[in-house]
Amino acid sequence: MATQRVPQATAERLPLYYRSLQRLVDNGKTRISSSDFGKIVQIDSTTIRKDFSYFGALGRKGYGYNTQHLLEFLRKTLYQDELSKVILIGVGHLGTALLNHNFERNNNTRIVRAYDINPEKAGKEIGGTKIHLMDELAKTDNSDITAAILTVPAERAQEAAEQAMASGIRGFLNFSPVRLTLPPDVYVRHVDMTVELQALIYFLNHSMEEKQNK
Amino acid sequence: MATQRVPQATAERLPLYYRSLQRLVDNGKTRISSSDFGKIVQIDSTTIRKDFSYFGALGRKGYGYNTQHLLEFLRKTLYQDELSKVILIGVGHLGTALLNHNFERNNNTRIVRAYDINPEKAGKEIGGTKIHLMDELAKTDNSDITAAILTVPAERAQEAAEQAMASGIRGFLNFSPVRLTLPPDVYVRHVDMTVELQALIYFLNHSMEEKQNK
DNA sequence: CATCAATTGTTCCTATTTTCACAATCTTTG
DNA sequence: CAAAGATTGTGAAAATAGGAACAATTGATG
Repeated sequence: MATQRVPQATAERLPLYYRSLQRLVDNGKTRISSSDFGKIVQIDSTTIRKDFSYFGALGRKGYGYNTQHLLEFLRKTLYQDELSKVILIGVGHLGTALLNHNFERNNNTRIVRAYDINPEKAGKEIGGTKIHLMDELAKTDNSDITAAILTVPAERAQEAAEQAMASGIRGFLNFSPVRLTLPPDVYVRHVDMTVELQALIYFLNHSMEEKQNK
Repeated sequence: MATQRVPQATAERLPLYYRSLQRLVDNGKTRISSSDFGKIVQIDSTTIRKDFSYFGALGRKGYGYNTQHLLEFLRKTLYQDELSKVILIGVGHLGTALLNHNFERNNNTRIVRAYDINPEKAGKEIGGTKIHLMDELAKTDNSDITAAILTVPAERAQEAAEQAMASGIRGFLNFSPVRLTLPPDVYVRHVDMTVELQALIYFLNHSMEEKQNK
């Protein structure tokens, strides 16, 4: 396998490709060209072909890509053929929503436990997931857990992450706006709606200004 | 004002800078160097200085940046000195969480109305925000609304966006995984937890493999 | 089964983003 | 108030990402 190093930008697009392909296969589509697929995911067809090419020749010239085949390839590449267990820390409004949602059907990820600092919430269940008291976290063996979803207030994010690390967790999806200080072998990704909305507002206003200057 | 064009990557970092500075000012810090700030936001200090430099000289050599001054500058640049009104479409689990949260205190963005297709939800209030029936959306004049938050199922996202557009909305924060087909003067940003989690899982597994090969 | 149309995989080029390196200049201190 | 130390702003280099162009090759067609 002459699998070159896959660029970060490519890797970050794979989940979108996977999702969109799932939908195509569900709708009975058996083949797709990079340019048709590009229209769906709104990415240039050259970029798509190059992305796939890092993994070898997945398509056929003059034909395009077999959706089923491509989907299976992506499923393996994204480790979606095995169940990924995650825990959730912080059962506030957002945490509750994620528990109720718990990563829809054809996605092989499950929140298996939740933790909260509030004793009133501990012991209860939301969406079939049991809530434990925060103190139990560090005592649990979580070495089979892929990642922790952090939906705690900003002030408590660092502390919560450290407790999760102590239990063996090496990946975080951080919904709080603070940047966590963690060892280099720990991987963190951020989701921040406030930041996204502010960026949106910035671009909206600035594209308007540009137009006025023309 | 020799304000060059601000690179997209820079613009996308501004909200993070703004948030982090808010926290510094709240804690009484009056000055900060680019390298100390870089540690907080986990961005190289050179990148920070260059980001700020697109807006002119905001710092003082040998001193660093005045946090209060910088915060005020960013507030204006991000249009946070005026209230941005947004609407929310789709009052499911996630939509409900966002309504209850409604963009914390020192953030000048408010969800002013919500819409849902379900007649049972219409008329009710969540977090002080009234829910309207979806049909009313296209009939409302929303030209004073900056953006719409889309928290509807994937199948309904395109349709919902079009109705919002008909009422005058030009910006979207799309929580559904589908890419919207909209005119070029409409701006869309995506937030997708499933995608983020899959990317996280990918990077976790692949950094492990890399280490094994050494 | 020869021709035409379609479409990939890939090379080369361009644009964007990040990082390095350092002169300029401000602050602090004795 | 002079010297030492700190830190910015920026030009140039390096790294990363995106896109145009096209040969190679496959599928479809009569």
